Amino acid sequence: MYRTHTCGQLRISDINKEVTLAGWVQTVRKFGSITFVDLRDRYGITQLLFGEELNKELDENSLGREFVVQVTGTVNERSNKNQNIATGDIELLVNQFKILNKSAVPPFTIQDDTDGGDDIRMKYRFLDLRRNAVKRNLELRYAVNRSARNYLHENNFMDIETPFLIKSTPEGARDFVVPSRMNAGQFYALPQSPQTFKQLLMVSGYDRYYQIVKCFRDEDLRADRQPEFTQIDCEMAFVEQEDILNMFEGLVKRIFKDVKEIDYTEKIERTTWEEAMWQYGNDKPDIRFDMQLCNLKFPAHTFPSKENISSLIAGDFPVFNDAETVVAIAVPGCSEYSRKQTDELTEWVKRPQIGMKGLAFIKCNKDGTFKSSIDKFYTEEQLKAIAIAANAKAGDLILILAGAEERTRKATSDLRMYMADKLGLRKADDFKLLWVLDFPLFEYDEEGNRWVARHHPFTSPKPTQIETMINNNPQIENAAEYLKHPYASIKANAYDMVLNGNEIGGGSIRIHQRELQEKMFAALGMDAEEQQHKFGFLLGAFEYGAPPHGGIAFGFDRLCAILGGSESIRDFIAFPKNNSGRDVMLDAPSTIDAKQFEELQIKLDLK
RNA sequence: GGAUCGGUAGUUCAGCUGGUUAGAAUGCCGCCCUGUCACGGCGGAGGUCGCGGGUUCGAAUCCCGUCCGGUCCGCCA
Repeated sequence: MYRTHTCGQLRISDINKEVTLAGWVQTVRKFGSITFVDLRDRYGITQLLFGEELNKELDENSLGREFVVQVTGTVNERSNKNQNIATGDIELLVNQFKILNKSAVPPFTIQDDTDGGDDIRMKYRFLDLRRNAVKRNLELRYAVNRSARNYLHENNFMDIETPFLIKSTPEGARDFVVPSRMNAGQFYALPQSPQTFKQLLMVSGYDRYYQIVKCFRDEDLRADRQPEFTQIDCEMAFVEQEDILNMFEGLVKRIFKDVKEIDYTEKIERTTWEEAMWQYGNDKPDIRFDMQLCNLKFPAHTFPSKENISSLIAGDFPVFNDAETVVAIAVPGCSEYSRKQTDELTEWVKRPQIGMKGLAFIKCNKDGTFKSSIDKFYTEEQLKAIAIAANAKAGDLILILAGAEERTRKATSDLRMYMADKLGLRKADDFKLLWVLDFPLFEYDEEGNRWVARHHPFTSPKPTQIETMINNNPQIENAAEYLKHPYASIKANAYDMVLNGNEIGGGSIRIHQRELQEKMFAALGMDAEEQQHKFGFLLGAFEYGAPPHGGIAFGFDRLCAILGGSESIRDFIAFPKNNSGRDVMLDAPSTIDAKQFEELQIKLDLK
């Protein structure tokens, strides 16, 4: 037996017991004839005391950091207790020790605040994983996993595995492909999600399915994007959108309860995609803080239901007059920003990533007066009217961006988030959920001059708009006028769950009739032959009694990162890839042997 | 595909308006230390300044290229 207890287990009640521990040497503190050693395992740290007799033996076996040792001894009450660790009341007076394995000097310190940078930590990830900080993240991940499984199991969902080697259907994200030795010249693809399989399971009658499953997308990465990532993938039959929203509202609340001990009792707020774009310029708004957009000017066809208040900025200011869109936000309590600070904001919006030409501001002074960068063009009365429209109070700073609709709206949204970060309005321990509903069914791809599915091609249109879809030709004569095409206004039975400004889940009610699915494929530019080649199995299945169904998938890594208060998902994945999709520990991807190429009958011809 | 920041001791960084023997902290090694827990004290070793080229009497420092890493835009049905 290697051990009788773990390093996190012993308490004052264990005094005088003879125990054996095994673990890693965290630190060695030598005091002449006695030595303290902190012994660490997954469960905690126990202080070892080597007395006079053993000290000599210890000297001959110089004990280094991260050595694996087994020690036997008596549990003693400490004379100086350490309140910072769970085992701080006791120590183990060692009477026997054995080095189970030596360790090279680790390249960085295995401590909560390590001295190692990301690069070196990833290269030695197996050492990094010994650190408490990373361990806590993986524990949280496991807690979320258990919570989700419990909830789904209790609600009759069945975990069914789906294949990883599937057919490439290059719609949307790029596939990772895998060559087939037994079918030379042919390739599998790794699934971007088990989408079609879970729909087939609905046809098969498994009316509640889930899987916590790896998905693969060969696209460029970000702090919150990995080439292989995990989804909580769910699908239900005989449901309407409302059923799904309720079921998965329950799932997320359960996770909050189990993992964070948060009672998220209020109903999750809901908004539509159009409303989110109007109020926040963003389809995944962070609603923990206000600062809503004030639309001073906007293209009428984009927000047909909205009142036009462009008269407020009527005047001689050419920038506003020439702009398609003018949007303002009122930043609370920033009216006393210095010239330097407003200049800094201007520089920020001019960065290529934001791409605005400039930034106008109105300082709503505490004495009720206004001072602005556009004083020359507007009267105090006009500034006041804009301030009222923007919901600005005395002491606020109004920031105004003007330009092309899409870019300006996005830039204002980015600026809103930037200012909120600056003002500390985005607290990691404050959680606010939001459903965003009624996404557009289609998006227009100007490059390819065609419609693409915004969510995916299996998403059903709103029932009232099925006619619009069927009765109109998807063809577009003039690309610039695509917004006027009937397809641009078709909304989908699709929904996203947003947490603190992050999309944590998304799904839809699916199409379950062959005819409508064919029409959808056709709208996306697929002729009958291509449809049959790529999705014949699904169209065929729909002929054999496909029930109405829909589902949702949650980004598991991202959800864990947010619950853990982190921007980056890498610390919540045991062995993540870097920014370029490389595993720096394995040094993968790598070349393969000539023999492997030969077996696959593949010859490299790199450009 | 693009923007931007970084690469100097095992590690984290400073030095960068050209000129020193390239520093600090920590880690590592040695000696001392019976109550530490970020132990302490004394001493020591440790560098192809990512790589290649250029400018210059002289380059860690300036310029060009390249590789690697971070963040972002595009991309992510």
